[in-house]
Amino acid sequence: MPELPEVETTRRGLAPVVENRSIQRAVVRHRGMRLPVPQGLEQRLAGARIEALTRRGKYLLFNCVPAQGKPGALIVHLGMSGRLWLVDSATAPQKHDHFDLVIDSGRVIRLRDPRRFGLVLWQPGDALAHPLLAAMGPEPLTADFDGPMLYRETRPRSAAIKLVIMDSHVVAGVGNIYANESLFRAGIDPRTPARRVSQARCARLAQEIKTVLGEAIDAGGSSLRDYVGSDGMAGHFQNRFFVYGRAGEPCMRCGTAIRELRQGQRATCYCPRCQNR
DNA sequence: CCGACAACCTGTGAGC
DNA sequence: TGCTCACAGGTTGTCG
Repeated sequence: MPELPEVETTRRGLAPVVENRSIQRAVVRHRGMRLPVPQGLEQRLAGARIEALTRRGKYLLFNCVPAQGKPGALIVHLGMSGRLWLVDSATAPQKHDHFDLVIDSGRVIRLRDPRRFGLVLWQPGDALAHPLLAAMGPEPLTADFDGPMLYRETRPRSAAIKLVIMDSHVVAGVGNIYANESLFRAGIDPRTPARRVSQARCARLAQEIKTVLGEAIDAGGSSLRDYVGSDGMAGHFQNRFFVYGRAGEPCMRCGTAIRELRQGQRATCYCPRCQNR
């Protein structure tokens, strides 16, 4: 469900609720996430103060100072089906509600993740030192990701450009929806070998990735199936997709039928007329 | 290094 | 209604 804009929307919704507050207790109901939720996490978090809620790619980082022990970060990833939202302390947990953070204000941050592809981890010290985060490429919305950087990264790569921009080692947080949408906006065929995308088109693509992610964040993310923000409100960027989920429908720019194919076991949607190699 | 594929797990919708 | 199958926002790991 969540790509970078949905994770950022969640972060913005939760930050004012958790920053500079303490965790009263943490509740783990199911440790079987993509990786096991660490034993002892509840004890570590009880009484910890949350200094900041930040994001790296699609990872949410609760930077904590525990009551005892050294500072560290609670790392949460929402996987495919996770969502993190605020509930009232009286709200009974449901089937797939695997984790709660009870804040001293009495508010509860609840993780629901039916598929359990998500993660709940603890990293001592700087969260960015965690192996899953350390090897990540730049944030797409900051200045260290730009056309020249993308051009450099794509030179040695023969893989399709769509697979390359979805590779978190190249740039963090570009998932299937926004990869499709940014390639449409940039007018690039998703199958183009990365090394054959020109300097000018790399610049355009980097810009379109920033633009589409920014617009999606401003729209509160995309609500597919049951995604809602931390406040329970649905995002509405899904109404502004040009190609994702529109196979067979007319291109909004030229009217040609949008096509769908598979790349890396993921659906790729594109306009055969507006997007070229 | 690359691509193809499987794996993790559950829910949903389409087709029969 | 109910069964089976394909597929879904992500990521890692293996194999040839």
